[in-house]
Formats: sequence, structure tokens, C-alpha cells
Amino acid sequence: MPELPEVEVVRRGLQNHVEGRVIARVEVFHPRSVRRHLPGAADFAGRLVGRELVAARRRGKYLWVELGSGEAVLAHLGMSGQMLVQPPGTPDEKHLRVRMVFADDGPELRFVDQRTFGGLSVEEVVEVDGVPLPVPVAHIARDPMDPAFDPAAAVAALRRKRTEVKRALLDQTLVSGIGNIYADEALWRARLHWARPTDRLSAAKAGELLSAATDVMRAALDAGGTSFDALYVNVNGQSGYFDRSLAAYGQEGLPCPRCGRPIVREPFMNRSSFSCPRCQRHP
DNA sequence: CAACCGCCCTGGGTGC
DNA sequence: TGCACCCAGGGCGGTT
Repeated sequence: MPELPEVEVVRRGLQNHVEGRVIARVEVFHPRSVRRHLPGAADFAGRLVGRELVAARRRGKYLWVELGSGEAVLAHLGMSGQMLVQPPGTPDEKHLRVRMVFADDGPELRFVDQRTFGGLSVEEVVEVDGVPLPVPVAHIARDPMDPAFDPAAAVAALRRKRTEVKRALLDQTLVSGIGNIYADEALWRARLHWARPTDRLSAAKAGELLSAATDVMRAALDAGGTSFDALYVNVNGQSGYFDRSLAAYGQEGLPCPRCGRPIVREPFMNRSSFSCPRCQRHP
């Protein structure tokens, strides 16, 4: 649920609050939150103690902090993951999963995750096209905020798929960072129905769709991200306010901001797609 | 090989 | 008041 803008808000918070600090102690309260760290929770903690958090990075919805020596601590927020910077002694959050305490006795870093779809792991960093990436991120495409993002290549990748356009937009190996919210917003902006087959999508229209996705995610980032229920927050626990600017996602029954027709919700991959029945004609 | 389906998980909300 | 049920959904492993 946190998509590119929300994850970037968190990355900036980590950059400002934990970069350059040395970990003194790590507590894992729920094994599921480190399930992707195959050697287990004790190994996870042991690998982090004494290490300096060097630089906070992001690709798509993946977030990591370089540790030096070719390793990084990798985070995926899943649906409900939060990274909170809290003064020592602050009461534990109900869904606190991992705590990192620093050698400087300053604020702790806490991983809080109600639904435990997210998680942390220590990963080896490998070079992919000249960019250092944790191994599980190696197959993830560049996102539209990446300075080296190639829009023409992304358009070609989208159009090579033989599927519905929204499925392609959500495929993180084609373009990363887009989830259900910004997919629906981008499709609304580009006046495309989610079920349009990619082989019936002109290069120009695909380019328009990607531009729309980029624009809406940048606007959301400027607003501090999208929040519905205080599940996505920055490292200080504050919500963004982009939800006020959503045109389609979650707006069932409300007027389309462009034409006034009520937004409809349709089942899509065991979830929902929101669209305007007039602006986004079903193929 | 590409496309697609089902599963993982929790708690807030809703309807009876 | 309480209980059963629904819903949110990214990523991955298994199947077609």
C-alpha cells in the first residue's frame, strides 16, 4: 500500500535521522518480520550490531540502508509497515516488530507492521548495470524518479506484454514503484480503462500513461504521500495529505472531477479498480 | 517461457 | 452485545 511516494518519504526520513549512526542493539519481536532473512532472527540481529548505517537508498517500493562492505539492511513495507524514529523510553507500539538501538543513545529506529506483509533482512549488494542493489532488488526495474529512467524503454516493455494495461503497470519488472492507488490515478489521467489490452495501446498512449503515473507520484511526494487511515506515515508518525487529491482511487459513487459521472468500482485481481465510466471506456 | 492464480496476514468495519 | 464475515493488497511460488 505504501507505493513509491510513501516509501520515498520514509527514505528521506532515514537519511535525515539514522545515516551515519552505529547500531548498538537489535530486538526482533516477531519472526515473520525477518522471514526473508533466512539464517533467522538471531543472525539478523548479530549482523547489524556494531555496523554503521551508511546511506538510505530506494528503488520502486524497496528501501535499504547500505552498511558498507557490500551489505545492506533491506526493508519492504508491505501493506502496513512503518519506520518510526522514536526517543528511547517511548511506549512500544502495539505492532512493534523490530527495534534498533544506537550507540549514541539517540532516537531508536522502530519497524512497526500491523499486517506483517513487510519485513527486514540483511542482504548482499550486487552490481546491476553499474548500480549497487541488494540481491532481492536486482530484478526490479528502475522507477520513474530514477535519474537514469528511460521512458522509451519502459513504453516498449509495457507494450511487449500480452495482458491488460493495469496488470502491466503493476509489474515491477517493467516499471517499479506503481501500486493500486497510483495505477488507478494514472489510468484516470490518461483516460484509459484498466482492462485495455496492451497490444491495443499505441506507443503515444503508453507514453502518456507513464507520464501521468510520474506526474501523480511526484505530486503525491510533494504532499508527503497518501494516507487513508494513518497506516502510512513518515518516520515521525505523520501522514501525508495527497488522499484529498485522488480523482478515482477509493472514490466510488463520487463525481469524476472531469465529467461529473460517479466513479465506479470493479473487481480486479481479488482487489478493486476505480474508474470513470465516461472518461475511461471499457474496451 | 509467459501469464496468471492463490496464498500469506491482521484488525477495523459492517451486517445480522 | 457479540459473532461471522469481508476487505485492504505486494510479492512470490506453483501451475497452466
